[in-house]
Amino acid sequence: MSDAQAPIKRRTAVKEGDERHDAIYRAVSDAIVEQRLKPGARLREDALSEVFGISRTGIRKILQRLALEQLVTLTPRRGASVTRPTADEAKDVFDARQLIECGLMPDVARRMGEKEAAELRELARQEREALRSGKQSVAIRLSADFHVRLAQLSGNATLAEFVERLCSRSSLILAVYGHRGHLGCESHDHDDLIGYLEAGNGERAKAFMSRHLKAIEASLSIVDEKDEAPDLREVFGL
Amino acid sequence: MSDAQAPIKRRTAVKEGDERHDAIYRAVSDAIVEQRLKPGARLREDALSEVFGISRTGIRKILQRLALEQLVTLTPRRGASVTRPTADEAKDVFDARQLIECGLMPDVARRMGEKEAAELRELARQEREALRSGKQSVAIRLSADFHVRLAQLSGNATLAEFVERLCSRSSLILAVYGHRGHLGCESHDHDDLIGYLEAGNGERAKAFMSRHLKAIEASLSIVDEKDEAPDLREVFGL
DNA sequence: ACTGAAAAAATGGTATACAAAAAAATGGTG
DNA sequence: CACCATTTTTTTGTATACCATTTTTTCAGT
Repeated sequence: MSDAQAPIKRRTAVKEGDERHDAIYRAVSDAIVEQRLKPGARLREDALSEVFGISRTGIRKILQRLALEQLVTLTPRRGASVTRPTADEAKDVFDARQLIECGLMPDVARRMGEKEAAELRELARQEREALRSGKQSVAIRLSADFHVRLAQLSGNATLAEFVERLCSRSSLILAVYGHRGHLGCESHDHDDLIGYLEAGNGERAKAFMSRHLKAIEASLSIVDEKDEAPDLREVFGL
Repeated sequence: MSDAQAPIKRRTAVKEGDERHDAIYRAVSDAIVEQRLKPGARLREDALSEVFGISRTGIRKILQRLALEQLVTLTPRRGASVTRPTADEAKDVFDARQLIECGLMPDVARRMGEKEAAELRELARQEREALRSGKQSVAIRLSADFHVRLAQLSGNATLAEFVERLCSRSSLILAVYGHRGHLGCESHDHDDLIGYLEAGNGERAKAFMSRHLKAIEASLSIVDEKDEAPDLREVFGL
């Protein structure tokens, strides 16, 4: 056993570097989820590597990961850009959320304790607070966080990860198809939901979540807006 | 729905310009799913780069991707190895399959036509054939293919992708916890399922799929076998 | 035979080079 | 002035090399 002495204050330590990448990944991911990087925005490798002070190789790795999560789209020889979900994808994502998140509610209700409920209430409170003080970006992320945390409470890490991905993509969908000023989730919906879960009423929570998600989806104006190549002839009625 | 049409195999968010890398990715992925690379097997970068004739950079990219799909595990400073699923993960995966695959059956039944049924029957036939001629590896993959194709027929590409990941991981789970000679799926189960779907009986198909998955899970002997660091004190009752 | 030090190999990250492709700039022409 | 073709510049995608750190293996010494 080799003696690992504490005072390792290496500047470019390995562990630090590893976490650095993760931090950058999170920074980009958050920026996308919070819609500070809007769908369609190009993400050039050089620019990112300069901004974050890591090599292009590292940036590339991060972009790969984001692409796998479908937050960015990699077009061969054209690089990365923030994904602009299609109407079909939006439908798929919300259908998937219906199936998974609703299906998880009974499990969540079963495992919901005081501590968990308190944590969720805190998240809901922060979300309301952010919304009230005009920090829409933060509110969007907190709303996603709420749904993800809920899924995690089901105890199924795999499904929770799926929900995480679906929520991230939902942010993109809201950015493209949502109305300005109308954030996906109604502010007190989440609190109501916690109530049902705390009461152990899984079926009730399930039904509520279903309506909740339907409401979000209904608030979108999903109209396959401008394709890459709009038919000008048609546009101008010629 | 988005794109769940004929082109069976993989659909990645990443449209990889270079087909070579994608082919290698598939080669490794298939080898893992077919259990030619067994859980725990180490995947050294140099070895892979030599075998496939591409640079270590490319190999790393592929390993990254496989790691995100949880087919390989990247341990810091120790490199990549084929993932050995834990008992908990196995449970999560099968619970997730219950929720998603069963939930998809009504949609699949609704969209099932003659062509689709014929294609599924062909897959089921190939699977039986492979099993009969002792090609267990091929049968395993074909079985996974069947479930994935089924999910794709639901029309929800997002959920189909989830199912794809779950099926790949299921192969690993079978490799670790399955009994030799007993492949996950009963050979005529799949044919029965097609029958229900073709008859448009979504609920029946759903129930059948549920039993089908339960049967697979039940055939496993999930016993948290020897961890890396067994507690010797406990082992010897001290 | 076992422990511990030295050597070798492997990983994780970066930088650099370069071909190929795309985007931008340029310039000629009607 | 607008439009098209060509050239220049960027940018991507991959390979190669380098280095620090860590793991693994080898090898010695008691």
